[in-house]
Amino acid sequence: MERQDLRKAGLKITLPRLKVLEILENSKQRHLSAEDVYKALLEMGEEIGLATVYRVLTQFEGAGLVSRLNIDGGHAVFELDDGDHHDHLFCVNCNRIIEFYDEVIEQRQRAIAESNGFEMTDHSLYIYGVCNREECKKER
Amino acid sequence: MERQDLRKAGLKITLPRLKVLEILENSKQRHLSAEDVYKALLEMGEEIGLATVYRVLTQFEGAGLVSRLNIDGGHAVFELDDGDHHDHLFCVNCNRIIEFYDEVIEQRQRAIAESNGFEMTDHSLYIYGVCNREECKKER
DNA sequence: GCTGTAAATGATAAGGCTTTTCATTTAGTA
DNA sequence: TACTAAATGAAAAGCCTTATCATTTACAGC
Repeated sequence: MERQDLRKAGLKITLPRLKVLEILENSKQRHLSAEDVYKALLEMGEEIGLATVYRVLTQFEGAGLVSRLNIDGGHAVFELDDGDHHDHLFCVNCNRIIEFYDEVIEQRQRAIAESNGFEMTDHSLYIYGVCNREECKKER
Repeated sequence: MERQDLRKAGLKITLPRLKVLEILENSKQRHLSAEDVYKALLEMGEEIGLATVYRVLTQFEGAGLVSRLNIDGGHAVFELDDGDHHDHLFCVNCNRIIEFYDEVIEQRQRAIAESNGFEMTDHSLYIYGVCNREECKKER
């Protein structure tokens, strides 16, 4: 992810934007809430307001640099958009997120949209469950 | 849906609960927000507090009488749970909701959960798009 | 480099939806 | 019919997110 990507999106190259990108790229977790990003910035010593974090993430989403996930009922989570679409498995115990892509499901979705007269613009698929970590399996 | 269903769920049979059930069963639209239910109650002349509506719907969900949908970013929507699982097509223009069920997708989801070591507890699939109403097609 | 202007930021307030609180009322049992 | 736990209503509080607005900053043009 480069300064160029910001330019292309018509966004000025500002310290908050560069730092948010940096967090998204270098964080151990690929999926971060706005709050997560905000805290990571604080840990880096960057005093960037939470409102700015929300704004920047929303702009990045608009620019296609970032995707926003809406986990059931909860808050939004962001991930870098590397161009390949995928869906998510979500561990209801440890909140771990695993990505997957399934062409069969994709095709069926397109077929369903079409047969109902829908022009599909987007879709979201979340599989919720308990993952295979020992701590989580115990909870089953 | 009967008084018995409330009893089984360990819920006392109260006027608010009966009236909320009545709305869910008799409403023209199958999918209602808490606010929708609240307004429908007012129209019936029942002065039931919004907090009660939220509480009752949440209890009904816990009892398996009702399902809660989380449309992207927006508010929750409730529908009677008649026992058959289905997913939803959502018109981003007129908010119409269409239900569908696809066994191929269901199977693939189970397979994906399994191959990732997940014990699936639930899943949610929303297809967003523009439906085939004239007013909506114009927006395309 | 400097300047000007539109864009970006930060702090705070406001918003929308939902849950909590707590005093009052009610269902259902003894 | 009386009692007790559960349910209700009104209002406040919560949570996440967006809007407001005065101040600061990026960057195009001189």
